[in-house]
Amino acid sequence: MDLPDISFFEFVERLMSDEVSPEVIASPMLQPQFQKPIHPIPSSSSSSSSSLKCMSGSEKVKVDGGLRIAFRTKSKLEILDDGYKWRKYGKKSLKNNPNPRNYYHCSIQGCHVKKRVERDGEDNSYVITTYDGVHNHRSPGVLYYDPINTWYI
DNA sequence: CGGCTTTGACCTGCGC
DNA sequence: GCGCAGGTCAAAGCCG
Repeated sequence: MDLPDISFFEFVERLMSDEVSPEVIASPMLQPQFQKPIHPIPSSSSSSSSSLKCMSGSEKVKVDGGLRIAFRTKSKLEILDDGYKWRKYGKKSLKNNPNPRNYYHCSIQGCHVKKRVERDGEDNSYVITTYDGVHNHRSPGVLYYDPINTWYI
């Protein structure tokens, strides 16, 4: 899988496509240049929060028959535009993160993909994006993602 | 006027 | 059973 110079939405679409298994997505083999230290899960939270578990590199991201993809991007912008149209439906402060988490779902009729966006509580320069589900339509967007500062979590 | 964001309330799952 | 934390709903208001 070649990475550089693809748009952000293409990056997301590839991750969600059937040609890439959840195990591959979770594996650092996918993109050797992303083998930086994976951001550690705060051990204090120890817990059991399923959302944290699913973000760990060792966790498979296939959930409930759907696909969950999480990655971390260095960005000053809260919203990483992936070309899809999202409608915000909630905002929540989390226990282990001073920054709120925002909830979106795809605003295309009949598409029930959800997305969560939050700033990394331990390093505010990063944004954690989690997609739940697979779009049943194409994205019209053409935007860029930064292969240097994005990696899987 | 329609679609979106905001916001507090409500719901639910889980651990104790 | 209770309380907490995370997830969702829906009413109100904003904006193009």
